This record gives sequence, structure tokens and C-alpha cells, in this order.
Amino acid sequence: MSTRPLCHPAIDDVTVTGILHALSDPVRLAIVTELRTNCAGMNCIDTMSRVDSTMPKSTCSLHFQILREAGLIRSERRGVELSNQLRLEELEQRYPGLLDSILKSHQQELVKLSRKK
Amino acid sequence: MSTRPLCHPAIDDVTVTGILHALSDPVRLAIVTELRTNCAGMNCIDTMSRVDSTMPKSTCSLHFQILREAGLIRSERRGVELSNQLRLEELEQRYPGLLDSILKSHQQELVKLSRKK
DNA sequence: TAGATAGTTCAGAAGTTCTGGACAACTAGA
DNA sequence: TCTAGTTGTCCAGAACTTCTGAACTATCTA
Repeated sequence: MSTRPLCHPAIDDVTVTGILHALSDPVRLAIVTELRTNCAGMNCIDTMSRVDSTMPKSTCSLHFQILREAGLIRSERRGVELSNQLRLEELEQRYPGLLDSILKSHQQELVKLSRKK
Repeated sequence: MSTRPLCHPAIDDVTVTGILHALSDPVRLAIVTELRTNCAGMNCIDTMSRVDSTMPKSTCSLHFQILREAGLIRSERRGVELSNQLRLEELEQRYPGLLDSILKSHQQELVKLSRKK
């Protein structure tokens, strides 16, 4: 699928600013939220339909690249598609509580927003 | 000091992606780390000397503007200078544990980094 | 081999961030 | 009130990043 091999940083090279930058985009935060409960992994096509159906394929591919390079996900080839999974256990060991705290706050924000309407 | 009045978002308008974006810059994360223990508040000049002495004044001013507009700090005029303070209690009420979790992870990163050398 | 599907790469457009220099707000001393 | 000093903002161009359509690569099935 790729001309270049898929590159994943070692967990010790994953930075906090890198994680925050990757999650500071609403689409990427939504992708990671989906992946948190969806341990089977998601590909680009799944993501476009679940997260933002107007998003072009190239943009979706780029978002996954950014999440991968920040160390948040691991991408594996499964035939013609990629399976993208959260590096949940590694992240939890390296930065305990960080990811859950961010996703919990985001969830609280969504709940509050939906009550306003 | 400013021609325009200082604008702070209401705590309910503070978003998680906004917070993450503001803290995804190493300088701004360092500023917030300083402010966390420094309840008296910091101005630009303090910050330049403590956080990054090579940073231009206009860049420092911009970083504070970004932190302010993300809802992380409150800036008050004190004569010729601004006192910038974390909106700690408000943030804690709106997104409990979020800020501490990020700062704790960042601290762990710094400790691990200093051990490597 | 051909056709279908999934994802990447490229390059230009659009948007954001950085920074030096000019400026504005304020203070204190004469 | 005038002047000098200090702090911070604004502006505009440079540098950098992100977005996206179109062309391309990789893989599967038959």
C-alpha cells in the first residue's frame, strides 16, 4: 500500500507535546475515541464513514500518519487495507492515566454540549 | 499596554482540543508548568528569563495570548505589566484531573530524559 | 492478466505561527 | 507636566504547516 514502510516510534521516544498536538485536532480526537472502544482496529474507509463522511481520503490518510508518528496508533497491513489500533498498553505504561484523562474530559464536553441544545 | 481589552473565554466555552493545542507547544507547556507552582503569576519578562531566554518579546506575548484564548490563564493588568495566572480552580471544575494529568506526564518525561544523559 | 479496492504521494492553495520594529500604556522622578 | 524607562501589543512579511484533488502504488480476486 505504501511505497515507504510504516514507521512507528519507540514508546520511549513518544513525547507529551507530540501526543497533545496529535489530539488537538477534533477529527483525530474522534478517531482515537472510536479506537478506544474498538479494539479490532479501524481502516480509513471505516473512519471516513463513522467520523466525518465529507473528509477526503487523502486527509484521512494524513490524520492516521500523524497519529502513527506521534506514537498513538500502530498500523498493520491486512491485505489491501490497514488496521489501525491504539497503542493502549504501551501508552498506559509510559504515561499512566494521560490518554484516559483526555478522553474522559472530551466525553464530558460532548455530554455538556448535547444538553445545551 | 493593550489597545484592545483583554478577552477571556467563559469556562464553559473552553474546549479540550483548545487546551491540547495550547499545551502542544513546548514553550507554552513550560510556562503552564511554571504557573502551576507559581500562584503569584508571571509576566512576559519573568517568563523569557525562566523559560527561554532566546525567545523574542513578541513571541512571548503571542504565547500568552494563545494560552489566554484557550482559557488556561487569566491576565490582569498590574501597572505597566500583566500578571498571568492559571485558571486552576475553574479548569479543575470543568475538566477534573485533565491539567494535572498532562503536567504529571510531562514531568515524568523530563525525569526520564534527564536520566538518559 | 484485468478490474476492483485501499491507501499514499505530490504539489499548489490555504491557513497558521514566528519575529523585528514601531508603537502604546503606564510609572516615577525632576 | 515633561522625560526616560519599562512592559507589552500590533503589524506585515517570512517561514512553516495543513488540506485536498489527482495521479499513483499495492494488493486481492477471478
